Amino acid sequence: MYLCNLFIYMFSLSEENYLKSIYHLEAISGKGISTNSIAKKLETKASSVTDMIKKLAEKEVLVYKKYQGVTLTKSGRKAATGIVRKHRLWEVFLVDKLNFSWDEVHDVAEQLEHIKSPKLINELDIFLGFPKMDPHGDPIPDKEGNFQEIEKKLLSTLEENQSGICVGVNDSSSEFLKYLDKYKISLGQQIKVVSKESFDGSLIILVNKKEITISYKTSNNIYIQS
Amino acid sequence: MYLCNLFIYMFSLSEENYLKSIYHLEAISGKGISTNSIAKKLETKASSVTDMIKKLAEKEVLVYKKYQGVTLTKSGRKAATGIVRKHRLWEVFLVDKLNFSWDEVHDVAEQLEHIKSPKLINELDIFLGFPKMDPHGDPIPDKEGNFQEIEKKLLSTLEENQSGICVGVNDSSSEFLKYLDKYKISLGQQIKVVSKESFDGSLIILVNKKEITISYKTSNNIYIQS
DNA sequence: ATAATTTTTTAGACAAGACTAAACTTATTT
DNA sequence: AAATAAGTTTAGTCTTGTCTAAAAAATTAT
Repeated sequence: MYLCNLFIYMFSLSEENYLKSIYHLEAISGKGISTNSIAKKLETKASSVTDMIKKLAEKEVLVYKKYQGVTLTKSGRKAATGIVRKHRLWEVFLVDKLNFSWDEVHDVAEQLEHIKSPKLINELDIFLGFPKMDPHGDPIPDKEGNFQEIEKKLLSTLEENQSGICVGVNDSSSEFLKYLDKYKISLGQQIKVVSKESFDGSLIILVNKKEITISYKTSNNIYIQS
Repeated sequence: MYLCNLFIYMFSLSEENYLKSIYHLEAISGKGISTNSIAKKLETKASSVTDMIKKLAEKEVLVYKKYQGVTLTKSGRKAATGIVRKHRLWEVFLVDKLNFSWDEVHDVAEQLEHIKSPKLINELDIFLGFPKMDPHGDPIPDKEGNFQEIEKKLLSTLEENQSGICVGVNDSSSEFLKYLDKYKISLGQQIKVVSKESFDGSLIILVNKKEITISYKTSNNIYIQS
């Protein structure tokens, strides 16, 4: 029990950010995360990354072999999901309780995710009613780090006349989310593909009984459940 | 407006802790806060304090003259009350919404007070119903840093047969608060002085129809409103 | 008023985390 | 297979905030 608490307080703010980034990178590109990709994600330099991953390898939260990239260990992944859990629970809090909109939560949650207090996050979870999704449709890990990913596909993969419900976004930037707001695209919104332009991949979609045209890039950042 | 936001993000975690400590020290001992007293409060060394106050003097949040101690400027006091406001609002949140007891909130609030987001703290204030007091009876500054101190005196200053209501504590340590819990002494609790022992200043008090004996030190850490 | 003590400051060092520039590996071309 | 390019690591530097030890100033005691 005491050991467990020591463990929780084991990482610096910087270390936590590395763990989280590596975790997200593994989620999209599998094992063996490159130094450069981490540097890009964290907006830092490759040399800084090398320094830090050596340190994290010492702590046995990841496996590192020179020039081979890194892979999280079990304990590294546990730590990372803990941070993701905190980030997403705080996002729910901000939207549900403090009137933040989905494009305003990211930067604040980025700070709140580093608050160290097991009781705080468990009580927050209770207070919010054990939410399973954050305001962008991303799943919230439970205490053990487990979560179920819902079935979803990119809007860009739908064919003409197919329709579904918006269940998530692939880009949580404030800029993109504000753009979606403008066209009343939000989680739970029904979307039907009216037509697809083959030469540039743009779509005409039906949202709220209105037809709007969106680019391929946009359609590639919206998740749909059929 | 833009300048104002820059201002809000101007201080490092360490700088904020210095500002807060100096603010609290000024509240009890007036102007000209000594290097040593700051060092004691922050559990650091006097030489570290000298370094930091030079830096803060550069930023014009305090006035510093070698060997003369420091005094907060108007902008320094504004920054400090901003941090105190955040600390106390978070304490209310933890107790009112997340089932923390008054002895558990301090360490977590100490972290939360450094989260930088004007919207967050204003919305939190609204969400909590604009509380005027934190769970220890300390006043919560408004956006401008203003607050009204309530009339109160130390339990140790009451005479035999005088009584009043507990409205605050002078020591917010978990240890002391748990001790008070044991004897059911909480904010709003009626307390009557039954007798005073002149040789050591200990008191017999009536709480909840029960007589209990407390030391002078204890009575000197409880605030009473008559 | 001088000596002793306490407080404060300076000087120099250190750890964390980041950076630049250069060296070294691996991957890709030709 | 050698040449080039791309990615990674090393070496050395910088900043922030801390520390110890020694010097200097202020305070207290004799």
